[in-house]
Amino acid sequence: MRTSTERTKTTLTATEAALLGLLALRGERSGYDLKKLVDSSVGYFWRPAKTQIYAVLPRLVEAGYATREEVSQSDRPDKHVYRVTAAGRQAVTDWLEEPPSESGDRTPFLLRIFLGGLASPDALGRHVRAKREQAEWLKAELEEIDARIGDSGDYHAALTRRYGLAQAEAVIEWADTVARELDA
Amino acid sequence: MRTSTERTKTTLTATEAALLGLLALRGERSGYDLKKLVDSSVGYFWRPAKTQIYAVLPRLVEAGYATREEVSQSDRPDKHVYRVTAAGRQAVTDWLEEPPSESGDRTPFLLRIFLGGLASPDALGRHVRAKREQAEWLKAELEEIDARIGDSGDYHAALTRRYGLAQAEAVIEWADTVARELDA
DNA sequence: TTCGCCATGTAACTAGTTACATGATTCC
DNA sequence: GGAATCATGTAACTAGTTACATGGCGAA
Repeated sequence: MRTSTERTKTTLTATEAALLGLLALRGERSGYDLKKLVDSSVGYFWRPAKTQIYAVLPRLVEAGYATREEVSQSDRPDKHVYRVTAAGRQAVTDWLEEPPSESGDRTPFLLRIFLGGLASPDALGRHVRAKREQAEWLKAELEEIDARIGDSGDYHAALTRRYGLAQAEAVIEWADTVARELDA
Repeated sequence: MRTSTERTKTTLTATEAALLGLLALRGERSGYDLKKLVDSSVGYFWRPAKTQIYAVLPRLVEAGYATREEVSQSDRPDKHVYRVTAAGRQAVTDWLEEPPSESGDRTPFLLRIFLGGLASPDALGRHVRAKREQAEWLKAELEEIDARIGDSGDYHAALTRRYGLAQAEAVIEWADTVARELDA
């Protein structure tokens, strides 16, 4: 599906899977709507640029994984509404069966900690505090969402929030003990 | 430093910073040695392909951040030994002052959890178990390293291990409760 | 004799990014 | 009057990836 002539059905990219998956779960959407939907759902762990979304959608149509409908509007710009096809659903399901591509998480933050000895003494502390604040912010946000939607929301989405929460709490604890050490 | 004609000293990439940082911390190395050093140190959170290392090193020399010496060997292939320069050290230090580029961690694993409702019932369980095992493996490895080198090693390296450990433990706990829920 | 280590790279590709462009409508 | 929202894209670039190529040495 890389090009129109290619035959071998390679695997979806994560971005393709995300968009098809959202179309499957939440119904038809325009590129613009998908961007907003991504930002408020999978955006916490997968946030493609909007240009990437607009680039991917026509590829999905070409591959037969989605359909595109032109919708004329009088008060707003016209738009393209996408819908997932049966083949598209199958493609997501196949993608979901695959083990995630390990690809050791790239974390420039940890690189800065590792090389901390080469930096000014307080740079390290600043990074640790910033990370702590960011984790605290994420934790608050996730808890707020959980409180707001209770048990009514999607179970799998809730699982990812709990994952994020656990990670955030681990970061906060780590940052606290490190900060204490640095002060001594 | 992107091209030889460019003047504006842009910031290092994370890979450039990693290599310069390792040269600064651990002394001269060949590309081949750097690859091994990367794998056993920053490789847990930043692991460039070896071709990327070989691509980056000449750029660092061109930018004046490192020097390159040809070393002839009789029993083995000749090699290029790189050393960081004063300008290179400064470049790393500058890089370390910058806040890490947020860039919400891309986690295809969580994408698969989020879309879990579209997969076969046991695919979700498989992913959760695999993640748990991987975290358990990482935890064991990090603890083994800590036990082996005790307090003798680099403090900043130890900080990154503790970070990894905290994350791994959070993952294990999360996976356990999720697994219990899925069984019910 | 075969396998792994040493050692460096080229070529082709990929999955993204940022900056720029356009333009009507609605809300403050 | 100005900003945000709606809506879609192009162009140029970037920071990587995998597959391929080469070849001698030492150990089992």
